[in-house]
Amino acid sequence: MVNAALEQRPTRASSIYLLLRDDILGGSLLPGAKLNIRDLSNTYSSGLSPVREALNRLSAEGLVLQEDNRGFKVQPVSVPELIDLTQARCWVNEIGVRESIEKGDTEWEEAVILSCHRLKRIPRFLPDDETVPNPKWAVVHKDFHQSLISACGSNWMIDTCSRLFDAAERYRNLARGAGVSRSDPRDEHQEIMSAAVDRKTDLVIELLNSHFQRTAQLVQTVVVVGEEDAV
Amino acid sequence: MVNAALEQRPTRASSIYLLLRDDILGGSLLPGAKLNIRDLSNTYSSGLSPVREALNRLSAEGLVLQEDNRGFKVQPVSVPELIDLTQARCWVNEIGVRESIEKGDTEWEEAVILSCHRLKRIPRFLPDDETVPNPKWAVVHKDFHQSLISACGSNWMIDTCSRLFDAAERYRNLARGAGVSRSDPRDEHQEIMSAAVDRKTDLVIELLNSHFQRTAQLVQTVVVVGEEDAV
DNA sequence: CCGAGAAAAATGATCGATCATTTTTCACTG
DNA sequence: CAGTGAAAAATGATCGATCATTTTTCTCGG
Repeated sequence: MVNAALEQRPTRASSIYLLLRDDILGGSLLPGAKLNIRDLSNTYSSGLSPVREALNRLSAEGLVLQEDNRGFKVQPVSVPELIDLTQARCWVNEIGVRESIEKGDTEWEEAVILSCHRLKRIPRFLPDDETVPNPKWAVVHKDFHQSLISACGSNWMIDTCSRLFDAAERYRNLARGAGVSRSDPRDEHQEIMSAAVDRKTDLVIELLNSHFQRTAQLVQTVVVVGEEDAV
Repeated sequence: MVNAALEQRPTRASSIYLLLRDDILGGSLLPGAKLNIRDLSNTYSSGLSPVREALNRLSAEGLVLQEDNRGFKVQPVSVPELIDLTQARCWVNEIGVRESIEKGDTEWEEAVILSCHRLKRIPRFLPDDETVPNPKWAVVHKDFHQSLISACGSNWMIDTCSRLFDAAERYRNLARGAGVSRSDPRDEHQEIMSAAVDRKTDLVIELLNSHFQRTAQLVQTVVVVGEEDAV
């Protein structure tokens, strides 16, 4: 018998990669924090190799900083980098959105509406503890933003936006960890969605840019914390 | 005494990473080729770990494809992906150039002129063997293209362009390996440079886009070869 | 007490052995 | 002879020991 969708049991390295990634993006591993390999392999009760492999992937991705013979640390953050990143997001998403609106068919429209709906519905925080953010929210949030550019016609473009989104996600989570968060991004998402399906290109871009900029503004007020920790 | 610029001896993993990367980008490792870890560690006379670490970095970068429990292979290529990639390059470079021209000062202009000059001067192939491309050329070529966007004001943007450039570089080298190469990109670079320092924004973008598209066109004619090998 | 330099400790990098999974081989059945 | 499934081989993943480098601690002369 042929096993059509051969189940791929992930390797230890891959599992650890995902866990570490979550911890970095989620902000529980602070910028600049030393990533001691023996400690980590202890935490995940594995050998050294899988941890190293995971760290190598993360360093290629830019989430972890690697210095030969000096190991790994969580990539530091800074206000200039946040500004830099936000600028890049505005620019790249602008093209993605512009092209998507031009090329997007009904299916695209529906995907945007659907992901926006899900985002509106999903609770921002866990039902039992109002201070812990709902991890599913992050997924749905990203889905929405990615849906906007999904019809642009280039996967390289989509990957690029994804990468930028993740980097920004880390800043957002750091800010939240320091007690700063948006008033209600829900309405903004709604507005963006409406403008997108109405094909009001310039409006979408304007809304999206200020959406990005406003987040960056908020985050800036607290990133200093991360920098202090980044010894 | 304080050692100001503490010389960092690269680890084996880092060296192997660079070598593998060159072989993939340079086209000596064909798309889809199996990357056997024992063989590689033999080739580089090292243990298994450094090779694995190098491969993990390359897989995070997208140059190598990793499947859990099935090892690594060189990332396959395809005509659709080349088109996709070229599109992304046109879009992203357009913004980079536009912003650079707007913000670039004299220093930027000089950097563009300088790198273009170097590109004009450096021999395309090795002096002793006219069929072997000069590895320095690739460096200088990339420098030129990166210089065009270097004043855009966002390192994330510059990194993105760099990533896209490298991906395209692999396609170029594969085409060359199959005997296809540009008539004379030298003149095109010259034209682009002139237009850039003259701040003829729209012209630069037009030239750059057709520069990218023309290369992609050529490459397409032979990429099929790579796909056949990618078994 | 300060700082230079040696010794010790900690940590990172590498190795080869071993375990797990996948792929290939091959004998057998129908 | 094709197809099945068990064994064998090949290959990938992981482990812990060991080696190399960096960081910390300690000692001592000034």
